[in-house]
Amino acid sequence: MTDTHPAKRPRQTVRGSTSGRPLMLLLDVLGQRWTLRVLWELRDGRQSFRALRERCDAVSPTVLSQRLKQLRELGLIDLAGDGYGMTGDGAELGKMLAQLDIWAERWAEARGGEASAAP
Amino acid sequence: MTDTHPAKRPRQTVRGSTSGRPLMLLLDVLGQRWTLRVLWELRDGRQSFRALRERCDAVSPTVLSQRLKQLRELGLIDLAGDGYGMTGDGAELGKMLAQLDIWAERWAEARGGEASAAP
DNA sequence: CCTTTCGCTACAGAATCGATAGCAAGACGG
DNA sequence: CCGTCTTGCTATCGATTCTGTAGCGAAAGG
Repeated sequence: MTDTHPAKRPRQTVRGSTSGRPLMLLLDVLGQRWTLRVLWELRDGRQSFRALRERCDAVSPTVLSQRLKQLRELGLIDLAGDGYGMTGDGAELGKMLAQLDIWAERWAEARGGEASAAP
Repeated sequence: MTDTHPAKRPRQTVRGSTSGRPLMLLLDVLGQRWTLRVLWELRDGRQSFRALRERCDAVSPTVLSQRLKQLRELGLIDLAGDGYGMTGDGAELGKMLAQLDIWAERWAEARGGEASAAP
């Protein structure tokens, strides 16, 4: 599976950073396709693997599986009989995403159609 | 250059989402390697391309260039005589990252060494 | 037994990223 | 004008990652 993320704990060196700063690990994991989206889609409550997959615009199960594994290892989500769901920590991250969502809406509102250049 | 992100305005369809929701565009862009990191490294003030590159653990200029271009198109950063820097919007995003940093530190503190499994 | 649903893996082709080299433009100094 | 130094940035190509499809083994229900 060529796991590029054998790491589990927050304080550890990751690709592109040996500072050991927890944020770097987070930036590294979140800076992968679908990670942020998965967290976002999990806000509404627990989801089965397949349901989650649908919500995420039919991500390939390969990647979804990888992301869920990483997020579980980081203790942000967990898997139970009723599918995947957020842990306490994960929920806190989710709140930040909610905040980001609000900001994004206002941001889009503000700059409306005045985008840069229209090819 | 095979630009996968010809889009500029917040309200637009992106890979993996046609909802038109600004957040989706954001998640899509931020969910690329180095994007979050670049924003983070720009908090300390304006940086030249090369300085920024060094800070980001010597990213390849190819990717850095792409990211900077996208972020500029989104109006989050700008380029002037003294290098790259954040715009008003970018700074707001930066604040969220600062918040994330704080959270990450406490998170790491809390779960300390009790990570899951050590190969 | 048969069917459905579950989480998840295999595999191959497509897209993205990474490392290195180098270019064109502007600013210096001589 | 010449050489050099720094700037932002592109070319190229091999390595990594993502996508799309098919399908497995286990569990649940009829």
